[in-house]
Amino acid sequence: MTLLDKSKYRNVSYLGQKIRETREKQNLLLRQVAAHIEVDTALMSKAERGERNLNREQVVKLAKFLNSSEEEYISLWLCDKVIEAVDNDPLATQGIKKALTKIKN
Amino acid sequence: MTLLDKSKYRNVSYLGQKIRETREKQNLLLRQVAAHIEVDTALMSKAERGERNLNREQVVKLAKFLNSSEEEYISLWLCDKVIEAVDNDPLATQGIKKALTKIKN
DNA sequence: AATACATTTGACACTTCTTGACAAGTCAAA
DNA sequence: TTTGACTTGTCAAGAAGTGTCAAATGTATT
Repeated sequence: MTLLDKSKYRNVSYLGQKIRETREKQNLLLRQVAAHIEVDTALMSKAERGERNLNREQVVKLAKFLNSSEEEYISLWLCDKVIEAVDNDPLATQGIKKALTKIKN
Repeated sequence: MTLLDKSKYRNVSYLGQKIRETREKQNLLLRQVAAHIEVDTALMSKAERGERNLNREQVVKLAKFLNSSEEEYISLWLCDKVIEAVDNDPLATQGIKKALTKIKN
């Protein structure tokens, strides 16, 4: 892995941020949340910092466990995927807009 | 590959459609276009039908070769990536909208 | 029908990415 | 300094992506 690729790990995940925020408000430990969705604590840590992705099922479980809106969590999860897909392309905004238009039809 | 996965190959790529359309209008052969971006004809065929993805560089070359708008081609290319990222999630639209909002800031 | 050429398809080797798991590391509080 | 929470790096296995080829299919034209 090159030095540049390192930046990948500084990427922030909107879902991850939300999860961490919510978890801390409820005074839950990473370990507890991780156990609930049956993943390693390390993976949970990475997920909150956007270094690893969760799957849909895990996100749903998490939303329930944290008494949060499943819809919001899934939206954020998709949002992260979209942002990752367009990366930092100069035309990112246009691409996303186009996708929105196409998907509506 | 399961039967269900087959559906993947029925996916249409917006960029692919545009390329095919443009190529045919100019009476160019797959082979010619493929040669220009230095890929196998088979890959070009797949790209036009959305079975394989091109990379950014290839898309740019293609736009130039087909006297088309590079901006439009890249937008379509990103659009395809976005759509692929959200797959067919019921909350796809919301996820994309959220991404658009976040990216603007 | 037979030919010629364009396109599609499936298979393949190869590379790169992803995943889950583990161990060792940092850090702060007691 | 010990404890507990979190982070980091690494690994192996599997999945997914890439480019290429040969064979199959389609499509005019003669």
